[in-house]
Amino acid sequence: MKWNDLQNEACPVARGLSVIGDRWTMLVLRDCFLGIRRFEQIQERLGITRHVLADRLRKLEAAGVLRREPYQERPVRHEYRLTERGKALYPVLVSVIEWANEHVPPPVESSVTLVSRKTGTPIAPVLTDANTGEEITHRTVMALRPE
Amino acid sequence: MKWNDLQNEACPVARGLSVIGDRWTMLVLRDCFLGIRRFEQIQERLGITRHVLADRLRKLEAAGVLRREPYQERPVRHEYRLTERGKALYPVLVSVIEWANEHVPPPVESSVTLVSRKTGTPIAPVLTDANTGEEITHRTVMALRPE
DNA sequence: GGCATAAGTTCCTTTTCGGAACCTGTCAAT
DNA sequence: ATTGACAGGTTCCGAAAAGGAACTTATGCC
Repeated sequence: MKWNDLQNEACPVARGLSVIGDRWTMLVLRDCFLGIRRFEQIQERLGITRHVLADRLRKLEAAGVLRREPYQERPVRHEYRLTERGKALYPVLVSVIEWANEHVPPPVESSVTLVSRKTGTPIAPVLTDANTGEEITHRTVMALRPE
Repeated sequence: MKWNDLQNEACPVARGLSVIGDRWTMLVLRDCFLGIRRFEQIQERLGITRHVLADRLRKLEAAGVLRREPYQERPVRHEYRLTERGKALYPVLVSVIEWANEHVPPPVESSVTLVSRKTGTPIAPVLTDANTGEEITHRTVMALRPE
């Protein structure tokens, strides 16, 4: 199977990764969540080549994760903003942060933590079931594919 | 910047993705969570080339996400199992599933849902703060990098 | 001896990536 | 009027990674 055939799979993991499973994509989206919106800024912060960045932005726009909109005329310049579909990726980003903070040690003591905007106190992200409030782990949950 | 320099970044997103941000890696791990442990089975299910699969399994073992252990002697054969560090990736996988189920429509009506192992009822995964129980969104949380 | 199995490895072609230079509109200064 | 700067790309080329198929190794079974 080729990577591009992935979007036609029944498995939601495969379909999700066909959009965000790419090498640079989630890093681009991280910058978008931080309020970075412009090509030049993203390119410089990430060190990604302009060629690849242009390609990723195109694909993310096509997937409805980002939208491209003008912020000035003469000359017309565009910036990239998260759509609702893009903002819905926040839990994925937070899960990666939480896992990396716990399991991929930083090179120096320089970790980044999540804090509440209101209180400024650290956040401890846990995935729970909205119905019961119980924590979701691989032991409590299973996948079901309707036939 | 090259992809391989990513693991030395201060940002936990970059460090996390240096392990799991690869094209096939999360799909391999999906199979591991489903109990698939052997090279041949993973290769056939994913349609990944043997070459790339061998490489990914090596890297995942080196990262401490999978461990390789013999399940028979003569000839000695190994299988791959999730370590604790690997199992800790379950929230990432679930977040991707949830996002794809909501935002990346399946080609036919063939979605996969998550259900409780105990009760069999559907799960609604939400990322919450273990301290307060409140839902985590990009509006309620911000990243803090200690200087 | 011949075949099957599991887990790779090797070889070769195709695709993607990294790096640098170039292009396009517009304004502002020389 | 020419030159330079800025922003958002595009083009070109060599390098790295992925796709595809065949081959290897160790062992047991017929």
